[in-house]
Formats: sequence, structure tokens, C-alpha cells
Amino acid sequence: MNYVRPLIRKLETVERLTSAEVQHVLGLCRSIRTVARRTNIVSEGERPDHVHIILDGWAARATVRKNGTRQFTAFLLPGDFCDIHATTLSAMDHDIFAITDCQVAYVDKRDIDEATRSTPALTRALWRSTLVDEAILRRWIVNNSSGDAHSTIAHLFCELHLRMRAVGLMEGDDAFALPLTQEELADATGMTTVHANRTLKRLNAGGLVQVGGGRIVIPDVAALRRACGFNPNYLHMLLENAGASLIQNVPADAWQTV
Amino acid sequence: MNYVRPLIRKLETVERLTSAEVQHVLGLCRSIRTVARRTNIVSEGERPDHVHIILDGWAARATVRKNGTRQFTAFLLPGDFCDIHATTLSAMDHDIFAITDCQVAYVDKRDIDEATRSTPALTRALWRSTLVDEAILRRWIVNNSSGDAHSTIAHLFCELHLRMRAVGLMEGDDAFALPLTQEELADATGMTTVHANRTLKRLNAGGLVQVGGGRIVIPDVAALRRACGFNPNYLHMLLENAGASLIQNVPADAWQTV
DNA sequence: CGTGTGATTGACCAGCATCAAATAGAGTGG
DNA sequence: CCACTCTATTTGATGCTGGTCAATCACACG
Repeated sequence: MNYVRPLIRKLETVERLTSAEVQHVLGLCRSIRTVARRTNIVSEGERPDHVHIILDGWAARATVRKNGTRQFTAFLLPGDFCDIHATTLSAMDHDIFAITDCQVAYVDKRDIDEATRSTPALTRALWRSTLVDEAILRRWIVNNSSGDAHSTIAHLFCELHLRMRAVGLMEGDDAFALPLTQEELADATGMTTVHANRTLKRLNAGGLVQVGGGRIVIPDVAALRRACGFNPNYLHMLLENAGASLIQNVPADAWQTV
Repeated sequence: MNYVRPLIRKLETVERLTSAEVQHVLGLCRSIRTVARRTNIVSEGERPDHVHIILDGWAARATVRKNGTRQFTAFLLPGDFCDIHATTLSAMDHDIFAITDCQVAYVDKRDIDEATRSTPALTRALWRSTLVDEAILRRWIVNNSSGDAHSTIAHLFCELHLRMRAVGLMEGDDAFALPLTQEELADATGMTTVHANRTLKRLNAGGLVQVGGGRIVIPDVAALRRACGFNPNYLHMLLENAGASLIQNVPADAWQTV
């Protein structure tokens, strides 16, 4: 079971790596644990002493509001780092919540430090990857604040599409696993479950997507992107990579931001 | 005119610096330019060859949607870095918009590189400061997605209060400059100008704040925080610093997240 | 076949958007 | 110092989006 492949793909999305560098990364992921779905991989207030990397499954950054509602601020897909920051800084200010059962690599912070010292390309890859994470956060603000539930959900799907594609997890050409309940979708987009349901149904009915059974099919990516004004440039993917063909297929008028 | 003071204060919010290190930072800020309000300090698509630091004035990260509406994703206060990322990575995916006239330091990327190489404390300070920026972005997602305009605006004021305090820009004990129009406030919080106005008036009427004339007075910080569930821990400020006394004054029941 | 979770639907209403217009202020020039 | 202008604030009226509450349906699983 080569769980590490998505991680390599992820890093190569932002930086080319030599095979020696890839080997170095592989060496980091020796300690792998399974985290059960609906449990926290890391919880608010903790000071993890190692870095967690999602190798398989989906997780989310989650903040619980005073009134009990939950807001996701990011989805973590295979290859994503949960807390490359928190080890140095201070306590976690949010939870890392396993949406599905997850395979998680536990990497000692020292090993990361040593790897980055000896491998500049890896340092760049990690640095860039945090910058992309930042850009995604900004886009979520724009997206969730737009007040248009259809665009919000469609935009999220566009993002997940490219990110899943980047790590090689497409199922065929136009589909990928979407292991979210409607409640979780609502928690990410800042709407109620009821409204997420209705919006989703309308997107389905409009033929833009087919969501169901833990999968999403996007028959016409360009159409979906046009519908929500998705512009992939914020993901800062190398054009040579997996997403490239898709990135270039977007019609000019769809390139404006949300 | 010692424009660099807020920058030093900012860095010291996350990392203690020796006076030699402070001198090093001062040396970086030799090239200072004034940017007129309502113009972009950096625009989407640009690849700046130097790092911009706000020394005086307010700026904002801005994304313009397809439909013409504008969304701010961050406020940049004196001491904040605009684009420590974009120099290495790729093109800017958003604008840096000067809300007021701004004094901006233009620092050559190489000078930053050299400074961080020779000054580990500075590297840590910069790194931590980007992590705080990330945490703030997450909080804006939570805040702007909450669907409660009063909490959203109150929470923003709480954040700005601590950040202004951290860089030593309070006017007296309970007030600071708030050079935002209601339209800009609306662009940050994802609501219309009309609704921002009405919400602001209600906050004013409730005595939680007094906003007007480019200033905000917060007579009872704890009350304002309670009203919106503000929890300062995401700002990851050193307790020894300026904000410390305030941080510790929050009643336990107000420490839950929004 | 019962049980639990997730999806779906309906009825109702509140918050916020929208459109439009009036008012207040700040800055400018005569 | 006043008139003019531009910008920002304020207010009103109206309607829609999305929230709330509640019930039902579908389905997987033991």
C-alpha cells in the first residue's frame, strides 16, 4: 500500500523533486497510524510534538463556535500537512477532525528540520505549500462571504476537483470521491444542512454535478467553473503538472474571480 | 519620524529581539515610499521583486469578484508584511489596497534572505508572524460565515483592538484610529454597506462601541468580547507583551470561540 | 426487523439584500 | 464666509435568500 504517493504528488505540484529527494520524504513517513473517522487527529489546545500528514482519507480544520455550531476552515486531503506550524509556535487554536478513517504519518519535528536543512528543494516545497494553504484560506473567505449558496458550493467543488486531481485521486476523468455528509458540506460553506441540501439538489438538477454515494461527477468542468467564477490561479499549481490541461481549458471569461 | 517602531513592536509580539537584531531590522527599512490612499500598493498579477512592509497607515488584501463586489481578506496595519510570500512563489492572486495614505518600506528580497540567515530570531519572528496571519484568516472564515452581523463586526473590532494595541497605536486606554468607511467595513465582513451601517448603529446604541470620526472607543472590552465570543488566543501573542493584561482580563465564559 | 444516521421536504419567518432617496460633512473655490 | 460639490452616512420600503423547527423518508447495519 503506497500511501505516500499523494504526498509526493502534492509536493511536486509546487516544486520539482529529484528521486533522491523523494526518497528522503518517503523516509520521513515511517510511523503511520490509523485515526478513526469522526475523531480528532489533533485537538484545540494541544501542542503536538510531531507533524501530522494525511496520507489517506479526508480531514478538516474545525472551529466550534460558542453557540455550538461548527465551522470548517479547510479540508485536508491526502498529502496535506495538518500542523507544520503548531510544533514551533504554540497550542493549536482549532481541531483537526477526521472526516473519514485516515492514515496519518507522524513525523518527528526534528526529522522535518533535518530534512529541510539538507534538502533545499523540500524546504521550498513546504514553504510554497503553506503559501498555497494561505491562498486557499483567503479564497474561502471570499467564497463563504459572497452570500450566494450556489456559487459557494460550486466553487468548493471546483477547488476540491483540482486538489484531488493534483494528488492523483481522480476516479476516471470527471469524478472523484467526495466523502462528505451534507452536514459537513454545510459546516464548510457556512450554511445550514437544510440549505446545503436544497442547493445541492439544484446543482444536481441543473446538471452541473452529480453528487451522491460518496462520489461527485463533474460532467463539464468549464461549465461548473463558469457558474461560480472559479479561477484556479490561487492554487498556484505548476502548469506542467496534473492540473495543467484543465487549468488551460478555462475560457477567458471564466477567469475572473468569484 | 520613527515609522519603524510598529514593525519592531509587531515582531516582538511573537519573538523577543535583542537590540542588535532590532538594529538589523531598522537597516532593512531604508527605502520608504508614500502610497496614496485608494490606490494599490501591489496589484493582482504582479510579481513584486521586493517585500512591502506597512510602516504607517492601513491597507487591506482585496479580491474583486466577477460581479464587481469587493472582498477584503485581511487588514494590514503598521508593522505588517504585504507579500513576504509572493516574491518567491508566483504572481499575486489579490490586490494590496491602501485604505489610507501609507508609508511603505520596500525591502529587497535579498536583504530579507540575508537578514534571516544571519539572525535566527528574525527568521522565527517572520515565520511565526505568517502563522498568526494564517490563524487570522481562519478566524475570518469562522467570523464571516457565522451569519450574525453583530458578532461579525464586533469580533473584527476586538481583533483590530488587540492588533493596534500590540503595535502601540492605542489612543489612550480604550480608543484607536479606525480609518474605515462603512463600505470598507462591509467589504471586510461580507455584508452590504446599508447593513453595515444599521448594524454599526445598533452596536453604538447598545453602548458596546462608539464609532465615528475615524476613531473607535471601546468603553468595556470585556463586554464587547462577550457579545461576540472573542477569544484572543488565535493571535498567539506573547503574554509578556502589550496585549497581555487585556488577554488575561477576559472572563472564563467568554473564552469560547465565536 | 429494529435502529440509527443521513437525506429530504414542508411551513414559516427573520435577517439581510436591494433600490432609492435624503441628509450630513468635508473639502474647494469664489 | 458662503455656495458648490463630492463623498459618506443614514433612512425607508420591499422582497428574497437562507435560517429555523419539525417531520418524514431512505438506507445501511447489526
